[in-house]
Amino acid sequence: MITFDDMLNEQLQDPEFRKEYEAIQPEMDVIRAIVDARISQNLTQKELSERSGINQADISKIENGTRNPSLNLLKRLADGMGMTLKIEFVPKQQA
Amino acid sequence: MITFDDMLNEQLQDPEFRKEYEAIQPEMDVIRAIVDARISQNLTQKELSERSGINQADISKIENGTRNPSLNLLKRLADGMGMTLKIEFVPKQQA
DNA sequence: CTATTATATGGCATATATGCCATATTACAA
DNA sequence: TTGTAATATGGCATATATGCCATATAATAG
Repeated sequence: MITFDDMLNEQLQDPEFRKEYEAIQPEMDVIRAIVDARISQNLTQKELSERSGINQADISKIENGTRNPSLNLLKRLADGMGMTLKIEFVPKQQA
Repeated sequence: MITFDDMLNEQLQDPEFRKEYEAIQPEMDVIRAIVDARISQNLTQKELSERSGINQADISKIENGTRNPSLNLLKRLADGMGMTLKIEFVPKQQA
């Protein structure tokens, strides 16, 4: 059966779609950002593990929110995905 | 004497300017993002310390790159500034 | 100059992230 | 079903982030 998430993940591999998807999600959770990035690169946790040097088990935990990664860890993850990490502080609400 | 940084910091308090400044800085360092956000809110480290519950000394260390903060810490900082934390993974280079 | 505010630095105890292993669970294909 | 890949979970040692204090240095104002 094809789930909503399946479709979403597939679509996320399209850079255009991904960009727009994230644009309308300013509060999108960090976790989702990580998963999205990995999926968009068509990587499994194991593959990302090999490329980043971070254990698959730990990637899983991060993606499930059971870990609280440091900036360095996130950068290493980004690196493993051929990406760079960007963080922003966005004002909470428009006046 | 008025330095470049003085001017930059002053200008960063203008939301419009800040937005554009950051737009042309996709690789802008996390550290700079934190400082910019604080300055844009016209806060001192001490004030941010009071609002976020994070020690001024530690804010200084973070802003100087001598600490490697976790996601939670960054979120608490964002909160103290009335902002939300947003992270992105951006592809390293265009093909 | 002196005072005051802002930021930086060092140290240290304790909480927690990290890294790694084994294994369980889930998803998927033959 | 059975096999295989993908992801999740639990545990544990060790490295490191966090929190806090005191104080140093830098910047600013009077």
